Amino acid sequence: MPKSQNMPDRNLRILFGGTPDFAAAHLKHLLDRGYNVVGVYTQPDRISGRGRKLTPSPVKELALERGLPVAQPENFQTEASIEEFASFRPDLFVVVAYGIILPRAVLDMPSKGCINVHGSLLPKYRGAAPIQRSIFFGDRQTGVTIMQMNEGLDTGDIILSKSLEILPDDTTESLFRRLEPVGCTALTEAIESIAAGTAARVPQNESDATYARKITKEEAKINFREPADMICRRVRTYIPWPGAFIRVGSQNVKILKASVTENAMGLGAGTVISLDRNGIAVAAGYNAVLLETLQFPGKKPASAADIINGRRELFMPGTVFE
RNA sequence: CGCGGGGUGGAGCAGUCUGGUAGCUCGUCGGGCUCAUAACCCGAAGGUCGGAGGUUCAAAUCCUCCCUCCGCAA
Repeated sequence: MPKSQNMPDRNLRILFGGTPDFAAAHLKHLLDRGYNVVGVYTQPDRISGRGRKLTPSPVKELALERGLPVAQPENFQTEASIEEFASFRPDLFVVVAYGIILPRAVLDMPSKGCINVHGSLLPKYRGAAPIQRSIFFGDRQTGVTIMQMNEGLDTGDIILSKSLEILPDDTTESLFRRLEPVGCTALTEAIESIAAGTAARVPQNESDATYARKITKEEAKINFREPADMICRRVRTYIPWPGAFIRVGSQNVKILKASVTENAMGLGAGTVISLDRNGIAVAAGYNAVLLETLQFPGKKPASAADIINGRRELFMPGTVFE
């Protein structure tokens, strides 16, 4: 452990900006390490969840727990929001999945600038869903990049990056979890190098840049004409949201776990080949998909064995899903 | 007041509308068959039907309230 990890620069006035759990993990890491976080930015409370209650972001909850001042402007277009930002007298703005565009007035204000924790090895997967897309495209490696923010979309100079192997069973959910500690470590390392004035600044190679389109609900519906491995990657991509699903009767049934099996028996895409405790084998465009864990609306996730016991008739061999 | 589904022996479901002996597929236990088995045959145990009231001769089933799990939508 380098000495810098144990001796954070407490003089640096850090502002933190972030919204979801992934961001909260980074804030917690900074606080636990004793960094001087002088304020927290997060998106305004949103109506969400069952019952449509106004819900604070995970970052806000943590900030309040730790007694930190919280600011939740809708954006930074107004004079007042810029003044408020200035009032924190930040030396460094650390941004992790904040979800709000920062104008030049904000980018230029902290003496050490604004840095961002991004869930990919930039310049690959700039944009909204880098972690999801790394699974979607079947990558075997991903990582976290700390960059100096500029006005572009994830186009800033790279301070450092750390890579991580993607496991065959990784889902968006599990990869987020495993990427958190990587991001946290990278973040504190970057902050130390910035404080010491030794931070690298490597421009991104534009020709290697790709964009990670955000996930939509529409793409989560399984199309069995796709190759089985693509379908399985989709299943892992859409966990926990929005959940890959198939149409069974009039219901949308989520697929939580699926694997590729080689023999499609020459059956048309979407046709149930067999049904046993291991899973429901369905022919795909190439190979077949073994559906192992499914979830009916209003119900808890169920294994293929459970399906056989209670809803076998819905998945009898020969049944065809659209 | 966003919409909606569910809580029935260890598991997944049916039964609730049209009150009246709690069923199905598994699992478990015992026995049998077999070289053997996640296969098959025979038998057994195991449920005050989420909780509290109410209606009724009688409530899993009808009414009221509560607890709890989940899907949609955001």
